[in-house]
Amino acid sequence: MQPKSSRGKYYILDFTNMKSVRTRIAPSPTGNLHIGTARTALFNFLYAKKHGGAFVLRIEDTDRERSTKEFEKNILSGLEWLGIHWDEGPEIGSSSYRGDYAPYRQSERIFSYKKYLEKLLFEEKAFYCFHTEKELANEKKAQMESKIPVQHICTPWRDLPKRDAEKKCGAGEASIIRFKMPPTSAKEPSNYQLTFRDIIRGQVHFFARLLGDFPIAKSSVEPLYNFAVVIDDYEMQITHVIRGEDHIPNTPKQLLIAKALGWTTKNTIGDTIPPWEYVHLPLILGPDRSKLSKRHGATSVDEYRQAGYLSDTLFNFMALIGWNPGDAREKMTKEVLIKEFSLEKVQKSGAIFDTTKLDWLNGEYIRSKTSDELFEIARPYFDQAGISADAILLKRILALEQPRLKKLSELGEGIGFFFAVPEYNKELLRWKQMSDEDVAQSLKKSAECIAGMTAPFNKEVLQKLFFDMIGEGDKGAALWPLRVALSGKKSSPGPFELLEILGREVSLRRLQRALELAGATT
RNA sequence: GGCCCCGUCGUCUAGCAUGGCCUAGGAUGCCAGAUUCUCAAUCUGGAGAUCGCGAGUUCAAAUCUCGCCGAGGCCA
Repeated sequence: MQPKSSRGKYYILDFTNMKSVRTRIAPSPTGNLHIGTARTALFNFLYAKKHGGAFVLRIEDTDRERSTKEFEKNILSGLEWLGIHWDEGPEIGSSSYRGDYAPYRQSERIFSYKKYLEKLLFEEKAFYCFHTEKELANEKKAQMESKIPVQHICTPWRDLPKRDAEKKCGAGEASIIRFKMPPTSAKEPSNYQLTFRDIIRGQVHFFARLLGDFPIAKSSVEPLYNFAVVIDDYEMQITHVIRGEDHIPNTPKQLLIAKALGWTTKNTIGDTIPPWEYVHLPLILGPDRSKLSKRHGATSVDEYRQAGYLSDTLFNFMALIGWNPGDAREKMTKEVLIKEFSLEKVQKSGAIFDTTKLDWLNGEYIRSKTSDELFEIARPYFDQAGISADAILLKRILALEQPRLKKLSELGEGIGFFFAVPEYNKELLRWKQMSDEDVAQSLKKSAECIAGMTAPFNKEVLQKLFFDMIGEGDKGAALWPLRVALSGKKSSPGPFELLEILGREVSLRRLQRALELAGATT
């Protein structure tokens, strides 16, 4: 059960006794749905679904300085779009909830935190600290300079009688509430280690002493993160705390709080066991291997959505960051992902969010859609590009563009020439070493050929007729100028496909224009 | 500064608990060829990792042990 090296995975997980799973995710109200948050949500979701458990969504909005309503809506609709559905949590855009442990917004659970805060205060496991920020900063500075651990042992306030502390509070003195590091004893000497088990990393040890008297609330109605989550996890009957690796250092604090509230048990080797399992996921990194953040570019699900990535793509791709099914499969449906997901196979090291591979996967998903499905998804991008036309026509064009499409946002650029006469340079019409005269001849011949064609204007028929008339010879010399005349682009679908869609009249007009361009002397 | 975590192709990774099947496999990206012009798609091939470094154990180490280094995270 213990890791022996940094690389090997040595855990044999036993979930046979697990009846129900309740995982949770607590998105901070920082605006958009960050890729990292979404990935954490996804892993929680996959794990819960795999084991028939509930996925709980909790909103951390105790910081009331920010306007959280709009932010919350963004985050929730982002998750919804990805297909990560929560069994319990807030309803989008409303004040109601689904689930038995409501409310799921921390701002509405203050009464609960207050209750436990007062309990800890009463039992003298927590206390009011009256140090000023300046005093604290000075202490830290001194500690760093003398190279000793940065920690705050809060003398004299940790031993101030509760009544006196309350008096000071009543007098308006600024204070925060701190957790009182348990006194050392023979049983638990000052260097005792706090050990917790992480499903991905095995046992992780911390020296409890180094934590000092850490803060848990700004006041009895303003709990801090480390305190609030413990209360929520307990009250919401959470069984699996699955979160990012950046929370590892928070874990011993939370363990201590849970222990102080009497929620932990001891296992056979004396470890303190909370009523839930810990799982710390590897971080998603930017190209420079630091935690993915704004300076790396697009970091929110919304930005990827707007760029024309499909929700299937993102769902699949995020699942593959730090996890794989153990075989060569990469493109997997949500159902397969749920079926195959396992925490044992989750990676320990962080992974760079590689958009090149994302592009490839998105192309895969785009190609796997039927033309109707793709059309529905692509609709907003037609609008965005200012293209409006008959649905049947749009569908045909989309089908032509489908194999070369990586992101839907590129759609307009790729198909604009179908709707507007393309602008291009004379040189583009030239195939290899053709002279101006050759180009003109080629175009003339194509034009004659097309002019002589009658319905049906169908690409197979067109192709056959065309080659019959052109005969053998350099196909490029015939096809390249024709295709450029029609599309005005270096790369595009084939000329016969274009002819079929553009139709006889439009095609001839474009050919005529190309001819004029080729004949021009500049 | 302290603590914690991590380290296999550029990138995502397989292999590591049970050392030999690994002259390290796959995918992506890149390069080349095939495919009725181009691009894409598709198919075929290629380059790309002395498994962070160093020592040790062993007949044998990516895999076990020790040391070092590097990078990241958290604490304000």
